[in-house]
Amino acid sequence: MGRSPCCDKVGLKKGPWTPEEDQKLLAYIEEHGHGSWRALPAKAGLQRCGKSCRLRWTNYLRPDIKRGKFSMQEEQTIIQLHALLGNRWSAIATHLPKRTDNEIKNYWNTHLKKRLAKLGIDPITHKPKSDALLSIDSQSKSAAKLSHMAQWESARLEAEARLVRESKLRSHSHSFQHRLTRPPTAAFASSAGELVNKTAWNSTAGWSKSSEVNNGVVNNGFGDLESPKSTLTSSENGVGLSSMGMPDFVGTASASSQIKQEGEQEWKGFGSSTNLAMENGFNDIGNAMEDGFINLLLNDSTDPSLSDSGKESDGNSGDGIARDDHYEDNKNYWNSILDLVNSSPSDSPMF
DNA sequence: AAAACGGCCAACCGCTGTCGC
DNA sequence: AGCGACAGCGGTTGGCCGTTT
Repeated sequence: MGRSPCCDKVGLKKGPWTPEEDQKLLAYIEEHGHGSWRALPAKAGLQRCGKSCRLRWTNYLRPDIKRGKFSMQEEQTIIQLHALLGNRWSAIATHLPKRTDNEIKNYWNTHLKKRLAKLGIDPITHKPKSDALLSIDSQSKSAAKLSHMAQWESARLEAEARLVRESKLRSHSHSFQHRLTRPPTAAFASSAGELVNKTAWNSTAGWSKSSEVNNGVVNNGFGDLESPKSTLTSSENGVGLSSMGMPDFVGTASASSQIKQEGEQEWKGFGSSTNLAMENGFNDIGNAMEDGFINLLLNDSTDPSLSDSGKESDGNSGDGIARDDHYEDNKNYWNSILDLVNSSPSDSPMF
């Protein structure tokens, strides 16, 4: 089932796009929509293959892309989702509206992965590399439970992804004009929104609203995710983790409880879409553990002694969490996680 | 001042899944 | 069923740019 590489044709340009090329592509898509990517370059007067045009559009030119630093909440979402989904960047991107899978992938590889590694956490398994914290049998058992939860949650997200695909299929016949009403990166949000919040992206008004938000992001340098006080009115605000049935749980670890407070504000009032899709509530303990774990990582990013460079901490300010002793928190946190798991009911549906 | 180095990211490559013929 | 076209995905790379020596 082979197919010839689309970019092997002679005369087709490769490499960085020029502003003129961008302008041509933008102008053409704005007027005609992209339709067939293969036919587009010739029609738009571009010496590029269709694939290159598509990538340029989806990763850079699309109007609903948020660029710039990742907010703390976005980082948190990426880490959480990566723990559950692995390198499934597109799936992760569906929970981060306005971010492309490519951008998330790059950010993971250049920032978050290193941060995890420096904490002694395997960026693949999201478990501590050393056995310092997981040295005894009961703790190993706990790790297995965590893994089990991750698998469970992964399966749940698989089902969400199916919803997304089905939703896309339903709208497949729609024209580009219709697509403009639904930001592509908000695929999950929009599909789930069809279940819960039919007003989310059903109209051009939705698009306009999105554009306004987007402009705001460009103007102030950060997205609406940045402030815990931001008004979250629809699933477009992403951080779909909120939709994982986030916790009433208050953990024993300080970091966990801290992020819980923040998270309650941050995520309140949206994200029930997934809960509808997945009726069974996820075990709150698992979520809370993830919360605290992530929080430690994020806190750590601001620690000059652990951070790659000072500039990496830029996007993590303003959460109001004391950071002086989060190394201790880190240790205590993992212990508390394990305590939690060990003390959780053995007949939990999760296990 | 400039060479060396490393981080970052846009873009490419190659593979897979899906659809239509 | 087989094939080709296509979109989408994840891994990789090349080059720019800032920092260090």
